[in-house]
Amino acid sequence: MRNRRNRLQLIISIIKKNNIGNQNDLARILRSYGIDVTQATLSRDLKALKVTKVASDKGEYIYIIPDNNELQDSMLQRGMHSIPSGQQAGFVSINFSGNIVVIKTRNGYAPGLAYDIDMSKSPLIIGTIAGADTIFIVLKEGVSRDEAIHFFSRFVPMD
Amino acid sequence: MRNRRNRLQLIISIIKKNNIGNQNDLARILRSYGIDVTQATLSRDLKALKVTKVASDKGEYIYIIPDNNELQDSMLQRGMHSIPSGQQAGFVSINFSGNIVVIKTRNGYAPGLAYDIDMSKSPLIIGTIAGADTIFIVLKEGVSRDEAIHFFSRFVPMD
DNA sequence: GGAATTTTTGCATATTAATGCAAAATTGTT
DNA sequence: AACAATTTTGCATTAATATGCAAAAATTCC
Repeated sequence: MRNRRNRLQLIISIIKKNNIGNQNDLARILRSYGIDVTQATLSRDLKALKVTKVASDKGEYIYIIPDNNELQDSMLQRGMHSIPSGQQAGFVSINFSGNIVVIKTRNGYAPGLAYDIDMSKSPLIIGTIAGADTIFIVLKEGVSRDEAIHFFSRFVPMD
Repeated sequence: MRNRRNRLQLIISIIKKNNIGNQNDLARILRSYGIDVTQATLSRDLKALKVTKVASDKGEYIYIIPDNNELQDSMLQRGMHSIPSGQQAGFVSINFSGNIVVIKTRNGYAPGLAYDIDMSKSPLIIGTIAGADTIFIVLKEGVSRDEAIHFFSRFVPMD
């Protein structure tokens, strides 16, 4: 049969256009195109096309043609790198982990220091949050450890 | 049960590591972790996680967590890319860095928005913390940028 | 063309997945 | 803590999907 290839083609376009949720519905639509096959064949077709059924946000199932790449972003987890404290007001320590900087201060000092860091409007930083004695700073992706160290040396002792 | 979210996480990691092909096998593996649920529950879990079964190159079926580009495409076809207007109040910006999301708001709005995000109880999120104008959200390991973007589009404009 | 070989299909059925419903567990409220 | 409201789950069953096998088509080879 020369039909199989055409049918597979048609199935793809039907699945992309309509919201098909099961193989019987698909068979029905194919029939309206003059193609008459059983559910068993469609099961094989969908397997060949790697079509899968997935839940939509509406709570119903629809067929999609998934990407063939298995995505796995692995988290970069660098070890902590501690730096001895100096005599900056309230400063206790600064540590890096991945793209996060954690600054510890004596109690009550964190908000003030965080404010200063915020006000620098550094493009290296996408956000800071301060508790009473801890500041979390999220660095922009791609910022190197050295860049960060250089920047933070404006605020705290970094040797 | 507080177990559900843990189970969902475990399911994700099991599916990514092993080649699971049906819900009974999954149940069996979960049982080896001390988690005992029925196939019915797993069907619901997989629906919630948008896990789908797809033919591998070996000719067998395995579960995967599909690429969200495809999902978004099919969502867009269904015309569901609207953002509830009430949930944009005070929003300023959203940025990603590694597994951290930083949302900036106008002063005072962060706690409310963070609360809404918390209440969504997304399995993608490990935790959130809010200051006055900034929210930090830590994503679960393995959550792709696309997945995250899709999720946060429920809360803030992402275009 | 015709026999041999490979591919595709339907049938019947086994396997797998989804769901209505009531009960149990959890969460929210006061 | 007690009650109400919501969520989660299992059971039982239905719905949907996959597949062994034999037959029908298509393809290849002489």
